[in-house]
Formats: sequence, C-alpha cells, structure tokens
Amino acid sequence: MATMTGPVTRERWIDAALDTLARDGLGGVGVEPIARLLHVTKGSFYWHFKDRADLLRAMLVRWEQVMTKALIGQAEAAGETAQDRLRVLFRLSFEKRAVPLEMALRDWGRREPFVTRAVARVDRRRLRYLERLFGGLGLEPGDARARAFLAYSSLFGTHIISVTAPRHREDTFRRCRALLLRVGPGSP
Amino acid sequence: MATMTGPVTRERWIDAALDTLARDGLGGVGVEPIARLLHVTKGSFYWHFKDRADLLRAMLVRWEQVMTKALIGQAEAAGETAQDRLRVLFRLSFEKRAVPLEMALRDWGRREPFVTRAVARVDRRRLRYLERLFGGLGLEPGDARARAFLAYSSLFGTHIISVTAPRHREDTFRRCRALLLRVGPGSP
DNA sequence: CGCGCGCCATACGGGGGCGTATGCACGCTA
DNA sequence: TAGCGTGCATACGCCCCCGTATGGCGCGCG
Repeated sequence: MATMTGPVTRERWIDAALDTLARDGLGGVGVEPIARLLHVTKGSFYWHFKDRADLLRAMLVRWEQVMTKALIGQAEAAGETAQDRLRVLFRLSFEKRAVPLEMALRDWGRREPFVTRAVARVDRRRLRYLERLFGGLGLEPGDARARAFLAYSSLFGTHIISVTAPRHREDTFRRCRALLLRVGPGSP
Repeated sequence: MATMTGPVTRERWIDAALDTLARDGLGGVGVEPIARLLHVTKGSFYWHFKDRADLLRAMLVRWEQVMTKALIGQAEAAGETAQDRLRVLFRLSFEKRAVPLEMALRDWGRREPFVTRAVARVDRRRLRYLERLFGGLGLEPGDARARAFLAYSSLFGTHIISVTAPRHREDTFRRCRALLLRVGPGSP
C-alpha cells in the first residue's frame, strides 16, 4: 500500500496523512507518527513542508480536488438516465468504504473554519448534482432538493448509525431507494 | 455554566469532560486541560478517578443513560398520536443543538469498540422507537424500518451536511417531513 | 483539643510531539 | 575531481501531558 519505493515525495506524505486521518482521526495526524509509517524521519517532512499546518492545508486541498468528482464521476459513468445514476449512487452509499475519511473531515470541520468551508463546497456540488438527477425524474425543484437531502443524509447515516439487524440491511436499502425514487400522481 | 461553587464532584468532572468532548473532540479530553476549566489541579482528578480511561468510561456510561431517553422522552411528552410525536421529532432533529456531542461520540466510536457498542445500543433503541411510531401510521414493518432509518439519518444529515441555502432550509424540512409521513394507497 | 479523613495542591519523572539546526551521502555539472 | 544542491538523518530544546508521591488544609468527632 504505502510501501512504494523511491524518494518520499510531498504527495506520498499527503496520501499517508489522509489515510491516517481516516483511520485515527485528526489527532493521529502527526509529523513523527507518519514519518515512521513512511520509514523516514522528520527531516524529510520539514524538507517538503513548512510545518504541520502546511500539511493539513495540503491534505484538504487534495481531498477537495479528488472527492468532488469521485461520486459524481462514478454516477455519470454508470448510466444515461437519472434513474440509472441514482440507483448507482444509492448502491455506492450503502457499500462504499471511503466514508471514514469523509467522516473524519466533517469532524475536523467542526473545529476549523477553513475545513468547514471546503466541506461545504463539496456538499453543495454533490447536492446540486443530486437535485438535477431528481429533477430529471420529473420532480419540481423543491421536492428534488428535499429528496436530494434525504438521499445524501442516508449515505452518511449508513456509516454513522450502527445499522439494525444485518439481515434487514438489504431490504431496508431497497425500501429507502423505492421511497425516494418513487414519483407518481400525488407524490410531488 | 461550569462555574458552580462547592467541591468538585466526580459528576462535575464527567460533565465538563462531555462538554469538552462535544467542543474539541476526544483529543481535547485531557486531565490537565479539564482541570484548568474547573479551576482545580490534577490532584482533584486522581482523587475521583483511577486514570484517564476511568473518566472516559464514566463519560460513556453517563451519556448512554442520559441520551437514551432524551429524544424519546421529548416525543412522548409532546403528544398522543404517532403523527404528533413524529412531527415533534422532526422539528427537534432540525433544530437541536445537542448534536455535536452525538457526532463526537460516533467519531470516538470509530476507534473504540466499547464506544461502538454503546452507540449501537442507543441507536437500536431510537430506531425501534421510530419504527413503532411509523408502524402506528399504518405502514408495514419493513417500510416502517426504512422510514425510521431515513428519518434518523436526516437528523444527523442536518448537522453533518453544510446545508444548502438557508432560505430553503425550512422548505426542505417541510418537504422531507411530508415525504416520510405520507402514507396512502400505493405508498406502503 | 487533637485526630483522622476527605479533598486538593505541589513536585517530580517519563514520554511524546513540534520545530530548528546541523551533518551527511548522493548525483549532477563543470 | 571539485563543487553544489537535493533529500534525508541526527541531535537538541521546548512544551504539554500522564501518572505518582507527598504534603497540607479544613472539618467533624471523640
């Protein structure tokens, strides 16, 4: 995983730091612990970065660049119709393993304003995309917005809430999807 | 707030620690920082507790005792019908300020198994209660479970997701509530 | 009055992280 | 081959925290 050869680039520091953030939270993101992970010493770190805050900023920039298009990209690549893309997003939200990093970032954002703003930008882009998809189902803007919010919430809910009995997991997933995707007479 | 007089009891240590957990995350919950908050020294702490882990355990026990009945209690006291109680819960979820502590606990739970279990117990109780309420609307068990999950997710979503334009907040809230509470022919 | 105990302050050693200063090996260039 | 910059190692001082050991103050009780 993190055992690539060659010199330790600035990017490898950032990736290792993001892995650590996802696994141990912000408190685990220290210069010396990550140095041990990369089998180097602090000397390497302070060559590539000014200080710890410099690393944190770089982590956030990288996360925003990568994650903005991660979910949206997979949806676009998975089908043509809004129905197809929404179904894929639901499936991803109930399975994806990249969510710990999302959670750690939101926890971090509760204390650092510049993180809060970055998370807000990503959320807005994702919500707008979901709104467009729900709008493609024939919902009026307000309802599309509400369903986008519920769908996006359920993504996090799956990983925040210690889910009920596992044997209900798949069934609950299907029923949630059905409720949010249903659009008929009297629904909007 | 934390400026009560008299001797610093074990309970005041726990409450101050929970406040700190909600505000600064688990990393902020240290013996000496909290001692400064209470205007005492570590001497007081190690009189009331064995060590830091002892405090953490006590915090979790207290949280589980208090929070298990917090939401449910407010719902029960707010009306007789399932509709009334659900509407109150929705309102609370979109306004409550006690959520930071919830979030910090779930972040903590991602790393400590005994916290994971406590959070899971609380979630199960709340979800079961929500299921009963949705069942009271005439939904079959599977759909009640799905809507309970969506409703509970939206509670956290409101505080995780940097919500869209504030002017849509109230409207989105109403539409989410309407969608989850609607039960008619073809709905279940 | 003195004694004990609850409650806390003070002092100490150990550890770990941050940031800086400096040393050192390698590759490239002249 | 002498020099130079890149990339990292080593070593140091500083701060903050944990846990323990010990001292001290006040108050109820005999």
